[in-house]
Amino acid sequence: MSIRNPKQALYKQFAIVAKALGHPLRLEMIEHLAQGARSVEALAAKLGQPIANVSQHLQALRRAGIVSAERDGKFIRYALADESVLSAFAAVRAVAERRLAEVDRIVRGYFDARDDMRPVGRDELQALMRDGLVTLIDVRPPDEFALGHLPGAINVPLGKIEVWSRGADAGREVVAYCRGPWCVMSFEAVAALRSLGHSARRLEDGMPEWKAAGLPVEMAA
Amino acid sequence: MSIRNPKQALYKQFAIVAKALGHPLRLEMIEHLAQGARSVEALAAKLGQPIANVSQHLQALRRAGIVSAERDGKFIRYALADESVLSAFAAVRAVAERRLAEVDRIVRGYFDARDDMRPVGRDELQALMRDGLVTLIDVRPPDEFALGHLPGAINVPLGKIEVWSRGADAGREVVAYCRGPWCVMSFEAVAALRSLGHSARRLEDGMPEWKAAGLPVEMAA
DNA sequence: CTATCATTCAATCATTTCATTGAATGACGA
DNA sequence: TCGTCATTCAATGAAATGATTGAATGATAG
Repeated sequence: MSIRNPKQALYKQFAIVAKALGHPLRLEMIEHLAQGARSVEALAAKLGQPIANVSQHLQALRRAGIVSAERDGKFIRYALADESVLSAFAAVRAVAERRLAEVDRIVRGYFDARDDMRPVGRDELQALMRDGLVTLIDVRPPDEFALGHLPGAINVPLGKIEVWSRGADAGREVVAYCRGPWCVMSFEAVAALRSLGHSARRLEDGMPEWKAAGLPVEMAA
Repeated sequence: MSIRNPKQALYKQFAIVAKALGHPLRLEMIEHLAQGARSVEALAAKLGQPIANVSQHLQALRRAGIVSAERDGKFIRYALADESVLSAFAAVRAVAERRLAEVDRIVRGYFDARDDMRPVGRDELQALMRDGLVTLIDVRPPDEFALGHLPGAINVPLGKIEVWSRGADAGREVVAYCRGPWCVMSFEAVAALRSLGHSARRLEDGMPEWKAAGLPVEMAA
């Protein structure tokens, strides 16, 4: 069968991969796994989903060759199979961004600070950091920060923004980043900082993209 | 709702795109549309599918922002929305290629000529053509050839390979290409030419990729 | 060897997707 | 304005997918 009709068989294989990407929860799982390997249990906790459900979706991703599984003690650590997965995610996102007005509407509707929402590019950030002009904050939870973060970044989880900002120099610009280009946490961080009188912008994308670009990553001490 | 939970709403939008790519027929449709715009009727004929079915799938692709529709006389011409669609297709294919042993098995199982199946790269082909060392054949149907082909290529549809090869110099190497990197026709052309005593290789991918790389495309006279 | 416990499986029901048929739409061209 | 015809819609049944529950698995740690 696969021998008699290789064309259809190939499309079927490609479709399996695309179909595996075709579910909101699985995409969210991929974004989390892009921060680092996780056990089923840990991932389920991050997502606020029943363990069995997460397990099922992980199986689907595994069948499609999107994630790999490796036993570690009594846990099984799932991780993205390779970098091509992130590229595929990004490519799908690019189609959605360009075509679905919906995406733009969602982001704009959520954050009224429409002006100067223009994000900071990676090159720009590197220059700013080199010159010591900005404070870089990583608004992800501490465990994700510990698995790797941008050089010079300090960890200020979303819930601690307000406390942190009181001790910070209000005249100094802040750049915030989190899990990826559409990760909501950095949007919220920027909105919060601005309402507290700080000058703040987002990095255009997150940790996984930074790492995938071959830029240096710092690990927890 | 989308305002209250932008994260899920965004993932949902991305999932719509991926889901639209998650069907073998739709992927095949995308590959055909990558050759040029087509009416529903023409596309259905190419695919050997009922018109209504093709129409439905086109709607699905349109909803996801993957194809665009434009009326032309009494036909509606569907085309890929933009280049990002091809990138997404390629990215999904890359995941499948790297991870699904199945893909490799299908290709290898179909063509026993295992040795020297190494394809010709785009740069390599340009050098070979510049030096006049190879004959470049486009094995797609004439209508697709007419919509654009590689400079210097001659159109030899699959069914005419044998006739053509009798009039060709058997000592000269042939490079064949068709719709894309996994398009079966160029595999078959190479196999046929080899069994007829010619030296033949495939181009690593097809017309759409050539065009997307910004390389020159020739139109029918 | 055995108890533990992270993970997977199995079974269920609700929901969605898919192919197919034939009828309805609606823009073009005269 | 009207007929034509490419395209879409609507309705059907079959098949696949998704969430949830609780039980089964099976590797580890003691």
